[in-house]
Amino acid sequence: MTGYHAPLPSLLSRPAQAGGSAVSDPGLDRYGSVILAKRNKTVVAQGQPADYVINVVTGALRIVRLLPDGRRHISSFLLPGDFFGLTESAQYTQSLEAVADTTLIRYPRRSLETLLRTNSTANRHFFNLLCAQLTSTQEDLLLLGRKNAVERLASFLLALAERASPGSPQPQAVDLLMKRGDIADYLGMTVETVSRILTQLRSRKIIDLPTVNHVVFLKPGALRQLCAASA
Amino acid sequence: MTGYHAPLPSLLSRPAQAGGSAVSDPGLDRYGSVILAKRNKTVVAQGQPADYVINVVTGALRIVRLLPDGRRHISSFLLPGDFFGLTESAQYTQSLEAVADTTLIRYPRRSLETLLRTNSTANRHFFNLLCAQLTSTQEDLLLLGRKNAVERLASFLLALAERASPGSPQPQAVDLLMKRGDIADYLGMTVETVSRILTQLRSRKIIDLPTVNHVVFLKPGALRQLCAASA
DNA sequence: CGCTATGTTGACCCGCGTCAATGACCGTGG
DNA sequence: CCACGGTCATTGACGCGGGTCAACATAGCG
Repeated sequence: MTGYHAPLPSLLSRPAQAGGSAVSDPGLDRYGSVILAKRNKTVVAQGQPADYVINVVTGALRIVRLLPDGRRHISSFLLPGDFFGLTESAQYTQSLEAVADTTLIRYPRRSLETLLRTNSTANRHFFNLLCAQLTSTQEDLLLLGRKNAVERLASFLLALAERASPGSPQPQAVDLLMKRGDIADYLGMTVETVSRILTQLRSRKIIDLPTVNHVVFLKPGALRQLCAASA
Repeated sequence: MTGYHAPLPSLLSRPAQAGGSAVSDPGLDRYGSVILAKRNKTVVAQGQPADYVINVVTGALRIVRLLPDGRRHISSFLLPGDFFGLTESAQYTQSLEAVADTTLIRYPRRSLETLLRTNSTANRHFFNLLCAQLTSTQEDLLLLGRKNAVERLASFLLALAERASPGSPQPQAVDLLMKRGDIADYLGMTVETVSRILTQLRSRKIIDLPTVNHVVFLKPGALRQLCAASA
């Protein structure tokens, strides 16, 4: 992982997780350091002082929590435009690891706090971002609390497609940037089950798997049925 | 459910979920309506326009989501000081129901937005509130994704105790305001399992259940072991 | 008192985890 | 160019934790 000081075109120049409008903010950008993290590198570790906020520029990352006995859980995947480290706590409660080679910008938390105080547009933007993150985390709670393995996988695939091209009516396909173990730890299951369900969906002609990490939606409607969306 | 217009002593006069400092704000209070909701009353229903933000004054509530086939999930319980309805979406994505008789204050979302724009202390307070809520929801993700039934119940009981008296070193006891079915739907299990695990903990002399909804911690240390806290 | 909602307990079963074997892929070195 | 080793995905056999179904107990409440 390398870090060097550099101003960047603009904070939030990419679509944020909330899908909000872009906010150009040279005032924060000047404090950001660009960080390159290779696949599987830990960008921040659980327990470190939460002194920075991180914005994903390219690549993909996973937010990881570990139980003392080694059980692992992934609370979310981060894609370009997403943020990590918006917390009120003094330490990070979870680790951030690169799923693929990644470009990040790291801002001192102080700079962000200043920005939030002085720039009302940015303030509002981050507020919405947090609200959206909360809503999507609650969606995941429902998924883990009440859905079975097929429903989880269906929901996951559709959510990935939605993030790749927001608002698209009929998703065509998605690339799985992460490996099976990551999917399993995100959905609260095992690699074996993830694999089994994927082949089941393939044999039911609902999806196709031309390569291991490319999923083609053959029957997006059937997938949507399967994910047991909220009433 | 009754609603009448009334100014109140102060917004946030009670400890908020984040445990942040109280914020006196007569500017918002004048817009709040007091609402009394009896046990099992639905205060807001999933799908309604999200025009209000709600602050709990007394009682307890559950935030509920339903799947089309009737499966139910509770994403959290609200206690005095907690807020509901901080969302960027136009509709509520979940219902709010009273677990016990409850007093609430309902603020128009516009008032809150004005407050956030004009009062930087309140802005910061709500920002921290959202961050804390996100962190605690992520904790629940780990619980639902990776913990077994005993660990879930242990975590739940300790979390309840912590909310009842924050920072207390050795929790003594908690009152369960909600019924078994609510606990089950919160922890992603069934009433039967909740019941079985409670009697198991009782027979192991880790807790006692002098009445159905009063839990006494006989061995808080053992409970803490059981909850498999993060490494 | 009896009626209904809620909680407990037991017997059985099934979805998914566990364990193990095999196969596909890929980078490395001879 | 191919042999080799490591990582990752798939598939099968089996077992268990917790869900399901049913009976019973208990507690509010008219």
